[in-house]
Amino acid sequence: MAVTISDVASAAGVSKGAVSLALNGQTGVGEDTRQRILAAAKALGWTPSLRARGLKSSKAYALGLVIARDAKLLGTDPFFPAFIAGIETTLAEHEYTLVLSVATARGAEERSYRKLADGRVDGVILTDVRHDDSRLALLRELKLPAVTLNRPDAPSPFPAVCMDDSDGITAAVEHLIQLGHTRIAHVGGAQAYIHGRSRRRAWAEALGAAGLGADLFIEADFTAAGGQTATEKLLAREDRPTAIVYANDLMATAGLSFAQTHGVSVPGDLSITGYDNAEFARYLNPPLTTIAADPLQWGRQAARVLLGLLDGSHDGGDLVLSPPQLVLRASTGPARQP
Amino acid sequence: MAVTISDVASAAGVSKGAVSLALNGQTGVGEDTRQRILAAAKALGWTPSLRARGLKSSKAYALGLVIARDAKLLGTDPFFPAFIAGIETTLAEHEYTLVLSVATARGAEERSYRKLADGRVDGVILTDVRHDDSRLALLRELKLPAVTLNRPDAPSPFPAVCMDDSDGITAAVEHLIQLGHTRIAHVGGAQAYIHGRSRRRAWAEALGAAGLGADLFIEADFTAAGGQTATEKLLAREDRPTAIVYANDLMATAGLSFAQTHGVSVPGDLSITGYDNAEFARYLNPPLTTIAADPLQWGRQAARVLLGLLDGSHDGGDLVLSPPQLVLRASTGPARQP
DNA sequence: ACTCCTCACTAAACCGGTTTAGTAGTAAGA
DNA sequence: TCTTACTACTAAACCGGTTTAGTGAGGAGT
Repeated sequence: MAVTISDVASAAGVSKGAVSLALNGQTGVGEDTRQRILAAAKALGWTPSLRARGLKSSKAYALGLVIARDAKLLGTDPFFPAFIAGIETTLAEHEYTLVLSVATARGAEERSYRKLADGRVDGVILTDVRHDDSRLALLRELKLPAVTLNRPDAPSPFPAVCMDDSDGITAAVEHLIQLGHTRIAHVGGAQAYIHGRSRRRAWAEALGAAGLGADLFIEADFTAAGGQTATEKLLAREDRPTAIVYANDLMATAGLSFAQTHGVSVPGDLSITGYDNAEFARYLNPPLTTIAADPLQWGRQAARVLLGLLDGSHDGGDLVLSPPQLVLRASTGPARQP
Repeated sequence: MAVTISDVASAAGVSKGAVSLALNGQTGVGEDTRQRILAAAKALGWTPSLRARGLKSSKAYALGLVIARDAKLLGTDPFFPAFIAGIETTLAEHEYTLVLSVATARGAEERSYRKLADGRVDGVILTDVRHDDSRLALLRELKLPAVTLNRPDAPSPFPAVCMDDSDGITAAVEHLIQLGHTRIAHVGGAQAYIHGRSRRRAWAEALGAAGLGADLFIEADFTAAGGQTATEKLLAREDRPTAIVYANDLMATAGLSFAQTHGVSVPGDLSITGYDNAEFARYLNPPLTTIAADPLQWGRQAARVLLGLLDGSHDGGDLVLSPPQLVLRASTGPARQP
């Protein structure tokens, strides 16, 4: 980046201002001069410095994403890579880039947002929204525009991009009820997350609607180990469930493995559903019935709304995307008659 | 970011320069004045704009990572999330951030690098290095400093951070030979990647060292579907292998699933090994013997070397990390005697 | 009493763009 | 012919920091 606008200006025999006008397609330079300037710029291999431009326009031309997850858990979740790829499909059409921050410790999360707020990004996308999420106040303090994934349970000044998880869970539970199951458990994710809560609520409500009780619940943490432990506890009960709805595919996989290695046949003795439709889920034995969200689309739209918010073209309202769909595979089957 | 250094300066009754000196711990301001300035800054909630600082210092305070993968493949690979988390552990100790770009189309990749080169990042980390990688020339043109993951097979001016994959594959093949296998196949990843090649070479050489031929090779593409197809072809052969070394866990999972659903018992009739040690691999039935790299460490060290390169403290030499280890599980067993 | 230093601080240049105000030249209109 | 309007361009301010050169005061040395 040694070549600057001044070099181009003197090469073309004009002022810096003229070069700027020519480059940005503004009126104020004659057509022949414009061509001369552009030729000089190309000859010198000049591209305007985003830093300088950003200083003047007070923009960073970047969006931020802070992922607060344990490093170990991160690699297991098919959500983020696809979500990020979705963000990129939008950013590729704009002169924006994505600044990614992974915060493993809790204190690191706030530090990450503060780091981004010193002018590195123009706005952030809030994922993994938590119950009473402290980041809402933090972002207000930092004056950082944002969009949230789904609407927080506390008042939020930010537009939300919503993909309701409850529909999918409801469909899974109804599917199991239809197969004759009455003892349907739920191994949930951390209830600190609003998506952990909404999945549990959907499960409980679907059971309630069928006149069934929602007592077979265990809170796990989205990890395979957690899913395994929860499954062990459930299967040790007197009133052992005949079906388990897991809050993600990884816990379901661990549950499946535990059941099979302990003589519980799937789906003969136990039906199992996951969530996420991870690539490996259809290659399990039996293939996993699961719920397929569209994280790519979610990322794409989240970035879109945030960019719209930044340039004033978005009205601030929520955007509701089509909900995840139940994918039927062989891990669910009829309840064994007693 | 409405509050600037000038606001702080007038609030403290000093000049802009004094504020800058005070903030950065330079000599040239008295201790009492320094305290007054810092107090004023805190009262106003001022943090210096990275944009302005970057303009003066010609630095972006960011590293870049371009991931060129199909969006679908991305979510399946446990490597990148952990690798990125590793990068972050280093960046958290510095005032640098990570700019991430996902390029799904091939043309998009070059565009991504060009986008980063206009002053958004100070250097990039090159992953998924390809045979005769065209990005080396591109980076030279863009004058972007870089580190590569493993040493490219063409001359490269950049330091490489190396984690040799061949040791793990060699160990896997030797393990299988020890179990009495003689027909050991390899389902490789795309040979356009140097890690696809080196894994194949290690497999072939380990076989050669034992006096066995390396003819049972199929090139797949790291996807589950590819792994399944390759497995189908291998199992259809007259001289069907008794063991398959896969280039990643996902292909191994698909192969396992295919074998089992076609009456081939694992490890009774067929032993299987993966690569990556994905979280779900130990929850398969049987649990997958695989090769565990340490992507977190790799990311951490890659960022370290790149930062060192940027501030001149790195000498430009390669850094060699400890190689991935074979993780023995139940998907490998003794070859069935004919 | 004079020079010479050092210290604490200010003014101004600077990074590389964008943008505004201003100027010269030309053409149209009265 | 003189004003008016418009075009094409330049000079300079500006964004928000850092950094250099310069200034005035106070103390030490001779």
